[in-house]
Amino acid sequence: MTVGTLKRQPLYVQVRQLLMQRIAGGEWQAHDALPSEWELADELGASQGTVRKALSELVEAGLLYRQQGRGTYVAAAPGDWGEARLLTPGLFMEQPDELAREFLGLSRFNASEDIAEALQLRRLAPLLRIRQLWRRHGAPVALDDALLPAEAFDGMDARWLRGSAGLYGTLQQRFGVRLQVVSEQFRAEMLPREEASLLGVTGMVADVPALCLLRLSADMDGRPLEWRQRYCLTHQLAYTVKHG
Amino acid sequence: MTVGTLKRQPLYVQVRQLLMQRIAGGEWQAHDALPSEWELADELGASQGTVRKALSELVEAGLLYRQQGRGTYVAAAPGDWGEARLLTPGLFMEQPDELAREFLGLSRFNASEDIAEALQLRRLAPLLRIRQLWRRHGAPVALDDALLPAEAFDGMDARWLRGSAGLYGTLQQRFGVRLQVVSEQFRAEMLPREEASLLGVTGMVADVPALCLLRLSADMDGRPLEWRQRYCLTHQLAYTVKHG
DNA sequence: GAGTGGTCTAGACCACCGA
DNA sequence: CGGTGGTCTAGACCACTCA
Repeated sequence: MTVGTLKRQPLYVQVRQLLMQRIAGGEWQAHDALPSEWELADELGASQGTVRKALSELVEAGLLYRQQGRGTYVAAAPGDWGEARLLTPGLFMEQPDELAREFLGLSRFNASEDIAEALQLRRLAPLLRIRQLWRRHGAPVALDDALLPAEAFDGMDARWLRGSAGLYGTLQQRFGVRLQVVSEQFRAEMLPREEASLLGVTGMVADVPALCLLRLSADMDGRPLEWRQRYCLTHQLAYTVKHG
Repeated sequence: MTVGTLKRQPLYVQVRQLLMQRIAGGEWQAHDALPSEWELADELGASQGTVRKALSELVEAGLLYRQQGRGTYVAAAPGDWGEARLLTPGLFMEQPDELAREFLGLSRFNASEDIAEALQLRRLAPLLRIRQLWRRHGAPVALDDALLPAEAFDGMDARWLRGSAGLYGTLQQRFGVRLQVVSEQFRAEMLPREEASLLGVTGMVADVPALCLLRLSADMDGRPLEWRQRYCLTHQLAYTVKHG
């Protein structure tokens, strides 16, 4: 009841929102333990069951994880590659390889009509473009462009992105923003020339098809903040997304 | 407590399993109302909260849906196309078109090594192959092959598949089987010749890239029963999957 | 108004963890 | 052993739907 009653939201929703804010705000570091369900219940004036319901939803959303008998912990921000995996086509149980990230550059852009609409910006709004290359066993396999509204991330520094935190880590540490995937699209396309050269596909090789991924992500209040575009070479590889 | 105590599973899991079986067994038709939470609680010797938790998980899995103030209903089997959608690349909010299904044929096959492993069958185990074509505004956009273990679906009749129920409807009505996606892979490939001709891509056109989807589905006990392979023409189109 | 799902509580017991 | 998450109950009240 001490939780601010903005609308007439159920109590567990208010608790969930409050905890989301406190997590995004950096009150706890990754892998820090939250107070126990009973402590939170006391503190927030709710019952343990209600707190539990809120926590469960945050666990499901990937912000927290639980260990029976130990406690509830803050999950690390997802890596820049995301929940996806690259593996051998047809093998579903295979343990996937880790991918190496290479930061290529930070530049400025103006939003095309599509992107402006998806990010709820005006036409030609300024964007930051963060370009990254992914390697598997040293060979380039994917090229990523993340497009972010420049105004929301004023002061973004390329040096942060070069570091080990990556883009998502930087957004969380420097801007207190944690993104969640809203929608994702897949498409097969011939690899465009610019992307081909960045991926090291030379003109000698015949044109290659690429898996083209578009992803829209939003912060925890639902404001769309990232348009991610990925060209992925799936020669002898397949792209998997987590399933419920 | 009247629920059969096979293992030492939590009560809500037992309730969930029991209800899953009764739904798959056809005790209720699609859009039939289940007994109320209180009636189920009485009948099964559990509390309303426990029944509610079981029902919630089945709602999340898409087997049931709820309407506040009315009741809990059995959801229709998913269409053969699945939860995916085809829409214009970059437009995330677009209302997708319905696709028309065309049954192409039922044939017999022997499992390749990959497929045998994924479906937990011996090598060269007999399979049924159900081939379907999908059209959008009359134009072919995707070709589906569903591969099922022949032994599990003995007596499958092509006439059932030609009907409006489709494959998933037939599996549910005739075999009491309801499938759930286990894992999904995406890949970009040049369209192979056979698939190209079925999709009406003539030799005059240069080679086209195709989005290639592999999907493994299992029944509600987790036994893998379907290997689905889909070639999808994504010229001016993009493939979307539901997001939590 | 009766019946339904949706929320919330207080209290209980269990299984698991670590000191 | 005490503290944690995980389950379960009984009872309460609310919001919604439909007759």
